[in-house]
Amino acid sequence: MSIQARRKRERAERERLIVTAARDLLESEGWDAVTTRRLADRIEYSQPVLYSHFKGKSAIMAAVATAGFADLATELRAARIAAGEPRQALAAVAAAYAGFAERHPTLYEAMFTQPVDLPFGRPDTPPALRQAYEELREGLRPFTREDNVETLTETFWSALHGLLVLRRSGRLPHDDHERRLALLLDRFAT
Amino acid sequence: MSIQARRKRERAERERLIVTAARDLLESEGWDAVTTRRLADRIEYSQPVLYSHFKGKSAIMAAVATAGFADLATELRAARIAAGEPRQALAAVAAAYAGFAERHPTLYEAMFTQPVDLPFGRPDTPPALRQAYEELREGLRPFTREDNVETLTETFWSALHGLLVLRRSGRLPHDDHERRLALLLDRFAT
DNA sequence: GCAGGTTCTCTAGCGTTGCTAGGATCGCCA
DNA sequence: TGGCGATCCTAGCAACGCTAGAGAACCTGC
Repeated sequence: MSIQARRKRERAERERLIVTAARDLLESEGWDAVTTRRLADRIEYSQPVLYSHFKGKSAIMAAVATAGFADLATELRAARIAAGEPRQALAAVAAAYAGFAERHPTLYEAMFTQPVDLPFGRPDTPPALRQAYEELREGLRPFTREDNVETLTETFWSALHGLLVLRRSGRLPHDDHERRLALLLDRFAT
Repeated sequence: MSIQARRKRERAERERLIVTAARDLLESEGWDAVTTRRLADRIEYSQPVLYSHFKGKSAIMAAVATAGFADLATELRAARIAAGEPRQALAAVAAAYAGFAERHPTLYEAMFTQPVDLPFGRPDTPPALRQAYEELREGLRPFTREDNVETLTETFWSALHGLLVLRRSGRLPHDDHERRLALLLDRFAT
């Protein structure tokens, strides 16, 4: 029994190793660097080992994204807790969200842009993902008017996301970012 | 002189053929179908011909995107002109924008999501792209408050874009779309 | 302690991708 | 009509995701 337990433990350990290696590679050298060969090299195993853990490369990236959600959720929570008054709290959460996207651009892409096989807004949504969403929602709750909190959250989130991706891809001028964020808050936090 | 003119004309014709073939392929069969081999097959030339017209595949996709901008611009203009009162006009433009994205999802992706080598908001921005942006801006102008029209337009556009891409990638519930659009208009068209 | 069998991992290779070098072929011009 | 450019295609490169099948390592039972 103990032997199987150890093997299982080692396998789980190696799986974590794969995910962190993929994330490292993604964040330090970009999407093109994340190949199954380079990944296998990093973990010092051969390629097929990857496929004994994950169905394919996209499954690995999904795991990377999930890990990112956990980080994002804690950062958002910290920001919301630290701030006081509702409007300031929402501003803090939005700034934390934007800051995360800026500090981890490729990871953010894996989480929110890349087609990834993760259940969003479903019963089986990963806790980390759900929690990140809830931080946003709690930040917005004070500003609900006649409309649904969920709809409000989804719309605000979309706006924030749009600002970030369009800027990152060079479709929005790189400066004026703060002004756009301020305007967004102005329209939603009243 | 006439011979060279004919050759130049034929080359231009073939270039258009490449772009429309790429767009057809993209819209009818998706991203995976757009390979240089299949493209060469469609235009009934060999692969290297593509590279005598474009620097690479991404340059072809940039041309496809540019063609898309022209279509989008005319649709937006038609929508704005047809509507009367400002709020209704903005709603019409937004709906036209969303409709375009829904009817041409992969083309929209090429235009606004895919990393593409096009100058946005620069002096050398393609006219079609500039025009599409201006339609949005004119729709928003009546709702400028203390802030810049450009900032307002950029922010509203981002929100719209965010709603569309997050929905398409399954990150937002597919229904409730209209409600989110309505909420967005509510926050901006006052 | 040692054979048997299971579990694991690596080598090698498949089919496909974007892209390019080099030779062959075509068509224009004198 | 012969020579010369321009044009185009065949063939191939390196890299990709992924997999079959051989081999090594390990635990188990005698």
